[in-house]
Amino acid sequence: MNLSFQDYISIKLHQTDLKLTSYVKAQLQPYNLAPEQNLIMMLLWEKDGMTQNQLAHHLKKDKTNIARMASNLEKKGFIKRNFCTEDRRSLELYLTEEGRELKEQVVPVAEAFNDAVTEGISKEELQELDRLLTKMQNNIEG
Amino acid sequence: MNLSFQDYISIKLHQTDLKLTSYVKAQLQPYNLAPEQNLIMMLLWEKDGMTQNQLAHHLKKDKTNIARMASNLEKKGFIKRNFCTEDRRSLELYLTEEGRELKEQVVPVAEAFNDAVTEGISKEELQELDRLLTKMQNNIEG
DNA sequence: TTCAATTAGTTGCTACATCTACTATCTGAT
DNA sequence: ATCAGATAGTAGATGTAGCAACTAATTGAA
Repeated sequence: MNLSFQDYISIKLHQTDLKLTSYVKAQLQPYNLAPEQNLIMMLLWEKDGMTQNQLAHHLKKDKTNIARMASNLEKKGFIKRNFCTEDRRSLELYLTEEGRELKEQVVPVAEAFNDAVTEGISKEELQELDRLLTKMQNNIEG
Repeated sequence: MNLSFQDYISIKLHQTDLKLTSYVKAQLQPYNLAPEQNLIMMLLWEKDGMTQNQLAHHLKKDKTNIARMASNLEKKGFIKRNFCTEDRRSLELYLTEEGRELKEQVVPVAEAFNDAVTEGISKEELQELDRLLTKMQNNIEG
């Protein structure tokens, strides 16, 4: 059948993801937050004191990634990392005052981003999109 | 409204993209091709002798990226880079014999990947998915 | 209780992705 | 003909993404 380049849905998906990521990156730049760093912050704003391991599970990411992003967030002064007393291998992440204050600024940006992306797309269409993405993920499991 | 984490369609999109990319990466590993390197090869299999600049346009990627990936492909022996005679700034990419032979092996892998991803998804659903992705991209233009 | 297996985190490696700044070349207006 | 501005490519920097190999701490079974 000889598919041409544009026919691969995964390529379209990838390009869309890159475009959205680069857009949100620009939106977050003024707050000195990178997109994935922001995801960690969003989880911490909901629940302080999670360990890196827990974050890795929530975000479905490699622990290596989380470690480096957490380290960067600490350097930026948004979080502190303390060794857990019950399990001295684990690092718990706590918001600093600066990190806590960031929430008021960044959450509206995230919601505005979501509104912009989904503009003119109905709830049903979003559900259908979610369903198809889930299906594609399941298709390549195992 | 306070969206929770899973409600952002862009996060789902990102996670799906990562999953697909890591899957295709594993599929291509035996051929010593990374996913994005493979995209360059696919274009060259269609049309030999494109410049890095043309590839960047086709793939909608930064020229820096293309330069580095092309350099890697050259190191692997799949392509040769020759300065264009009409415009000595431009580098034209040509397949080596090894790169040309790779096509027979890799194209079936790419099509099998696409088949796996889209299994159980109808043509209409794929069109709808494509339409929604396009809409999301357009939503954040300008 | 003690030692092997497991677990949390880090370091090093490869591969994107994109920005800025740079070199070399080309083009066009004067 | 010449020089300013545009263009193709490279180098360096930052931020993902995930694998392999490592350390340190914990756990569980003999």
